[in-house]
Amino acid sequence: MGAFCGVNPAQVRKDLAFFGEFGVRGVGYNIGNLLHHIQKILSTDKEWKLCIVGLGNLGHALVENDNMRKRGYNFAAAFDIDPLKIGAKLACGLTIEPNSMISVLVPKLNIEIGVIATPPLMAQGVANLLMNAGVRGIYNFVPVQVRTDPCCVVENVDFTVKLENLAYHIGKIN
Amino acid sequence: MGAFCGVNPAQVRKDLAFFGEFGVRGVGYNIGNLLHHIQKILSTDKEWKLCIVGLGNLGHALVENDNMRKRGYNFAAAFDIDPLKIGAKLACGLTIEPNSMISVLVPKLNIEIGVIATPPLMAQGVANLLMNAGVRGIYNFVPVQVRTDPCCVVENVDFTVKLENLAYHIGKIN
DNA sequence: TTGGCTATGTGCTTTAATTCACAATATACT
DNA sequence: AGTATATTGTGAATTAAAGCACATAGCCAA
Repeated sequence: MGAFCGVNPAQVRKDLAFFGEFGVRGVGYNIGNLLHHIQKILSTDKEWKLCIVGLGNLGHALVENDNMRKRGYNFAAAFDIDPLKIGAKLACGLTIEPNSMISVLVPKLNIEIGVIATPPLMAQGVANLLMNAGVRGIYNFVPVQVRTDPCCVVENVDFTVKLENLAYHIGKIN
Repeated sequence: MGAFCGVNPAQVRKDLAFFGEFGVRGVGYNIGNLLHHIQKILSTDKEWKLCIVGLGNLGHALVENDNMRKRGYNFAAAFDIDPLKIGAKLACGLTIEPNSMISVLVPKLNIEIGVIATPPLMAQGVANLLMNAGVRGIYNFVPVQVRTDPCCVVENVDFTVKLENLAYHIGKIN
């Protein structure tokens, strides 16, 4: 595993040992077992329910991204404020609901994570709606810093930061 | 700066000092100057030319993302293989070109970074095309590991990894 | 000019992470 | 059975990162 990941073998052992003794000395790790333990540790052993707010191109891309679904992240609702979009049926089967329905559908469907893909000015308002509706985490694709209570974890995605990484590496070579 | 970023002030000074003496003792840092230096270090002091390959929802979202443009990352070309899409004009003014044009347009327009947003099976082929056309970096949104020469830097984006982060934090609280 | 104030740069200390080295332990082979 | 081999877990050593504390140096006011 160390060789495969390009890290020191001792590192792998120490890190795993931190959570428990998963292997057996002289033999090795039982792959299936280890995988299961890791999934448990990372909370990736369950299916998660998400909702998307804002169905522009990005929103659509996310809802229809089957890589997410494959890994257990399922969209259970889709919200927008555009009257032209509300009521439209998505390829994944969901119907676009108005933002006003967030407070009722999130609790009803037990949605745990809200994904924000709205215009920047709406992001904070939407975050508040999601938070008050009981969402436990927010996945924010909008380049604004949304404020939340500490009970609600936020992950921000800004496409430019990895580009800056690229830029840095390319610039370094030149 | 330390307070603002939530880190130790000494850390900030050390990190900056690593690249040179940008401040003046007893006075402070000249903001404009410092910013310029940092931009130089990070190679964010120039405009970058990108191209997008694959104009599904995600591709569209990226091309029209004006946060990228604002930060100096400009799309100069757009490619797809779908005959129905080729020739279509995008909101940003670009016309969708066939993938076969990658090898001519990338050098011609001095495109430095290629963005891949195709179906998974096409990603490696597109990466090869981009690399052979002279791209210096690849920004890969497809959940496959693309192989490149060491001269071409790759940044992968997988939406699920930050979701796993969220899942972990949420799961930890419960 | 002088003393007080403020802010950077850096040697030294402290803390944390990584790696080494080996004991513990199971399997395979003679 | 006994020995060689392989693989994990972990205390100790090493290395790297972070933080402290102070020398250095400019500004300002009296």
